Parts: sequence; structure tokens; C-alpha cells
Amino acid sequence: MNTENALSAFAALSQETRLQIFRLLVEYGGSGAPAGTLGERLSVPANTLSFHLSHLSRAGLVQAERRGRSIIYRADFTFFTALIRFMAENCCRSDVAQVRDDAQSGCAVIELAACCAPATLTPQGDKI
Amino acid sequence: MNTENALSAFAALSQETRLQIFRLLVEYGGSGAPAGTLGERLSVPANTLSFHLSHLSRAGLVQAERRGRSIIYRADFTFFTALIRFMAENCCRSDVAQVRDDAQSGCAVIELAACCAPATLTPQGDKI
DNA sequence: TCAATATTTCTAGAACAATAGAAATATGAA
DNA sequence: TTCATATTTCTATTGTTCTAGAAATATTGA
Repeated sequence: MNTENALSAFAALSQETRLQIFRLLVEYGGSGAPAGTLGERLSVPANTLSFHLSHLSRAGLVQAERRGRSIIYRADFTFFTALIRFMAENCCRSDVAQVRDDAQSGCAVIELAACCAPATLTPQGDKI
Repeated sequence: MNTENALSAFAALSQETRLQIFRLLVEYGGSGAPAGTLGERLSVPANTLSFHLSHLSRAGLVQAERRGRSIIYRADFTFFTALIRFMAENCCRSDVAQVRDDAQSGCAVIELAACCAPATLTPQGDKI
């Protein structure tokens, strides 16, 4: 995950229909759902849906796989958690959102401070 | 944090200059920085910067406070961590990103699963 | 009061994104 | 083959966002 990836992911998620599509795909989990089902559930015409799905796909948030006549879309959870991690690590402060890898479980753990007002620091990182 | 907040936050963060501004404000932490300093550091004309700052402000990502002739901008860390939390809780799965409140430290803790492929579930939540 | 500084608001043009009809493509089934 | 189904691509239109010049506003200091 880099800045460019994050920018296009934010752009993809900033549109109401696309955020709905993504959240619906999250519900469907690893099995995913065909485009038609998504369009039906969200009442979006097939061509408009296709436009948004390709946007999500280009951004890396979803994966597509043809199965017969249908194309199955899946939320890419690896990408999405990488985005969350990028936000905590690269768009925040370690005293507000601390990221560590838990070797035992293999999980990445993000601790969000209770009190989110960070210490006052100079841009050079010196505490005042 | 609700869907509407998240949508406008994503829109605000999806523009390169605005993401740069936000990350620069993160560096300045609780003391923030005046608009002029940001514009100078990013080589963005004052009026263009003002447009982006008001976008970030409307979205809730930054706070503004006049101090003399300058207006000091600060990243809103409370809002930003709420956004991260919203993403984990409302745009992901509990088997991929689990959120819990640690009563002892007062922190919210997000555990990102090592293996991000979730179980295959029906939209009704039944495991297959 | 006047000038200087910091920032915003107004404005208009250029670039980009969203929508949906129509046509095209890919697949499977008769 | 031919037809039906699922989805995408093409196209045009409409709406939105970005940029930066010019003018306006707010604050301070002389």
C-alpha cells in the first residue's frame, strides 16, 4: 500500500453507490456475488453498476472472476486491511494510533488512544 | 461517525493536495499550523489551499482557529480515529478486523487478521 | 485612519466523474 | 447454429471538482 493506492481507494469509497457495493460484497464474504445480484439488490442498472465495479476493481478493493455467464465480485479484504493499516501508520501519529505486529497470533494490532489529542510537537518531532 | 461522514471524509482524502495537507498537519500535531505555512511548504497558492482546507474542514478532518491574522489549522485526530474505527466495524468483517474496547487502557483495539480471506458466508451470515 | 499581512470568497474556465441508453461481447443451453 | 442471459463498452449528456486570478474581508501595527 502506497499513497497512490490509498488515493484511488479513497476515491473509490467516496461515492455512495460504490461504498454500498463494497459493503454489500463484504456481507457476501469470500464467496462473493455476481454483478447481477448486486445490481438487483441495490437497484442500479447493469451498465452503471459495471462502471462502479470497474472503478472499485481498478482501485484494488474488489476482485473479479468469471464463472459461466456471470462475473463474481469479491471484496479484497487483504487490500482493505492494508488501507486501514496505511491510514494508522502514515496518516496519523504513533501516540494516537499505534500499530504493532503480534508475532504469536500473526495479527496486526492497531491501538487507538482513548484521548486523541496528541502532544504538541514541532514538525521536527520535538515535544514542546 | 456515520456513512455520510465517512463518504465526505473519503472524498476529502481522495485528492492528492488534500491528503498532503492532512499528513502535514498530522506532523504539526496538536499545535497545528497556519494556512500560510502549509501553502508555503506545499507550494500551493493561498486561494487554492483555502479551497482544500475548507473541504477538509467541512468533512471534519481538520479544525480551524483564528489566531491574530493567521488561521491555525489542526488535524482532528478524534475524527480520524473514528473513521478508521468505522471502516473496521462497518466496512469489514469481524473475522478480518475485530474491534474491541480495552477497558483498562481506554484504547480501542483493532485486530487485523493475518490471513485476510474470510470464511465463505451467505449474505444472511450462515457459514458454508 | 491608513497600510501591510493573512486568508477567504467570487468567478470562470478546464478537467473529470456519474448516469443511462444503445450496441457489443462472452458464455451456455436448445 | 441460434437464442437467451450476463455483463461490458461506447456514447452523449449532465453535473461536479479543481485551479488560480481578482476582489473582498479580517486583523494588526504605524
